[in-house]
Amino acid sequence: MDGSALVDASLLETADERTRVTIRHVAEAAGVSVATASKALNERGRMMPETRQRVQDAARRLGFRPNAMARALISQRSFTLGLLTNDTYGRFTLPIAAGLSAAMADRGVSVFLCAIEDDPARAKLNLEAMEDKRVDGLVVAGKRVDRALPIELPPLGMPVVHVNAACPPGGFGFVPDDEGAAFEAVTHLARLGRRRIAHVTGPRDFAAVSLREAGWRRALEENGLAPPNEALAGQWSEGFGFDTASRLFTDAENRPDAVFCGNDQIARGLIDALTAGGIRVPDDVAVVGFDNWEIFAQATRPPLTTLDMELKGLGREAGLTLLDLIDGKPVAPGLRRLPCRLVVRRSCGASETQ
Amino acid sequence: MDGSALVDASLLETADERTRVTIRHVAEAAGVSVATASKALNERGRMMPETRQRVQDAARRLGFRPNAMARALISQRSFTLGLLTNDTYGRFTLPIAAGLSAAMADRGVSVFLCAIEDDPARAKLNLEAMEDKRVDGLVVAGKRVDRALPIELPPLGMPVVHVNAACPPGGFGFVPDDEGAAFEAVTHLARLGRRRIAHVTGPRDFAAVSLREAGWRRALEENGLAPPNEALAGQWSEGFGFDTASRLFTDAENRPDAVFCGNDQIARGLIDALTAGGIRVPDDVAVVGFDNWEIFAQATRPPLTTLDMELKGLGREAGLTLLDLIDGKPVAPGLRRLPCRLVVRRSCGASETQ
DNA sequence: CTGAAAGCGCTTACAG
DNA sequence: CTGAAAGCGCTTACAG
Repeated sequence: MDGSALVDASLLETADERTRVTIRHVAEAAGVSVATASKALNERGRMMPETRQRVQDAARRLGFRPNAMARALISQRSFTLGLLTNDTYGRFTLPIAAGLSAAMADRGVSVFLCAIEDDPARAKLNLEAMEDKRVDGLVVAGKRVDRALPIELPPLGMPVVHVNAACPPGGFGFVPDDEGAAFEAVTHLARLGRRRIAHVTGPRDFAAVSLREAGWRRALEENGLAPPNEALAGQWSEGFGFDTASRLFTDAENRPDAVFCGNDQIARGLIDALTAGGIRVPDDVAVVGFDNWEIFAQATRPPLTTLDMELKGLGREAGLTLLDLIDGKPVAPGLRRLPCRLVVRRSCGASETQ
Repeated sequence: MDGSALVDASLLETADERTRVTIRHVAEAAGVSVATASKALNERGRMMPETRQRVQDAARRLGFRPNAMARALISQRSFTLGLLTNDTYGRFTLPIAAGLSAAMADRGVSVFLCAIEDDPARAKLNLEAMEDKRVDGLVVAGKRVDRALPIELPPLGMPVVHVNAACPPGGFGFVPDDEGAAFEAVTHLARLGRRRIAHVTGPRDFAAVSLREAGWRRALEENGLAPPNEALAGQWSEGFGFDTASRLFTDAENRPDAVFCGNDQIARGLIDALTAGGIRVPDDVAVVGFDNWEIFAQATRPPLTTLDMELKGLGREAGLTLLDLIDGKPVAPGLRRLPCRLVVRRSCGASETQ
């Protein structure tokens, strides 16, 4: 088949070719009524086994696939979901979306992607499209746990879950357990014998910053350690990590022997600066990051021990809960903090497990 | 409203509350028939202006939104698309998806996200879901231009476009213009006075590697320059860039004064190694990357001049073409190579424009 | 056991 | 100008 043939085909198949095989075709081919065909295909009611077989054979032979929209009209269930996100960059959204999409696909549910880019007009447009298409529910995914998306959720009875975003009171939220993850990381460092564990992190106004700092403090406390200094809050960037090294390591007397960083970029910048300054990682200083952004974590010299937020799992759990809500099952409202996973590489000085 | 109230609501609204307002409610409220209501709302046919107004007022008052699935059943157009992708990581897919989704949303078309992860079973599952949901067309997006996804496209008459993936003969493909982009980057370096412009890039078996190398050669030729050495092909990683620096710069006599890198990670690793070796960027060596992966390009010291593949635009154009195909408009088959954009930062030694 | 009828929510000729 | 009827593709009581 050459190109021009394809073009012609798409021009011509307006009526005839494009007409898909319907249950009526199947019924005719099997010599039964449409109602009987439906029952045969859906394994409902009692009927002669050979009739059922005849219908199913015809369906298979014709390649019949029931029209989901016709079914949706009857069942008042479209088996579709909307995923609204303002995370253009995709750092958080794509893993969440992939986890959601995979779990839903296994249950016959398809997911509409709505990229709204923090633009209220775009949000409204997409929300209306989701209403019109009669999605069964909505997943709202953001890039930080303390900010809501610029959407006014329609007052109509469509269940909504929130992932990695602020969750309104009485809503259903799914976020990584920042505090617990930080606690785990710092405990890991303490168990490895580190005693002066510093913390370098992102901007103060992020809830994730407070939570991770709290986990750091709790782990120090439970291990009988004191913070060598206040947490250093700044930016989520390599540059901040790089610049902070000098602040933290000028006083040779009071050097930390470990640094827990608020994200992988900070850890990367810090390690680069330490290396440039002749301080060895992990021998002199152990470093742990946060995010398991592989492209950073693997490329850091040495590779970075860090926390994986398990975003795929977050998307998956949010989707499954949304299905429960759609099915009318009772679900307790509130925020779920899902565990993160410590990924041990070389920067913490433990033997590598991954 | 507290949490328990919400739970109860979702349990109770099975029949009454959940029943949405239909055109019948609008018709009754306006005191006309359903047929008249439909015509009034769709601005079809002639009718008394006050009747039309009455219907439209009722619709607005009741918050009526027509059921897109009912319409789709009639019009044989669902105003939905499927986006199939195997790019879990999202490096390429998310910008493509965002560009596609935004352009489609403006035209009332919604996009199903199908993450198939190079798994044929998952691909089949999702493809069948797209068939069942009667999407009007399919966008197939990959992570490299020379590989097809593990899908057998159904033989039914649904238009398909391919983005950043191999495109079957007679198909419709959209890829970045790798050769042209490389040509632009190297010409830029030549214009800045660089004379010995080396090339360090990814694995040989990537078509993108050959194309970018071809662009490099053509630019050298057109500027009367000779390649200082063969292109160094290896990995798409920081590590490869880092290690390659020594190979390229050991011979002090024959040092390049510029390196065009196959991606930003290679450029980043190379620059790190040069810096560590006391070679200044851009003073001694100018460097240009490829991808404009901001998290790398901005964090590199100095910030990286690089090529942006304009993936959003790619997604957008692919979507618009798909709509044309769906509308039966004539579209020439074949591969479209869309231009990339040179983003000038500091690593090339030009004055910074961004 | 099987089929005719009614209906999901809408639109489109076609009568009045 | 307006409405009754038929129909998009399917399912579900309900008769036969």
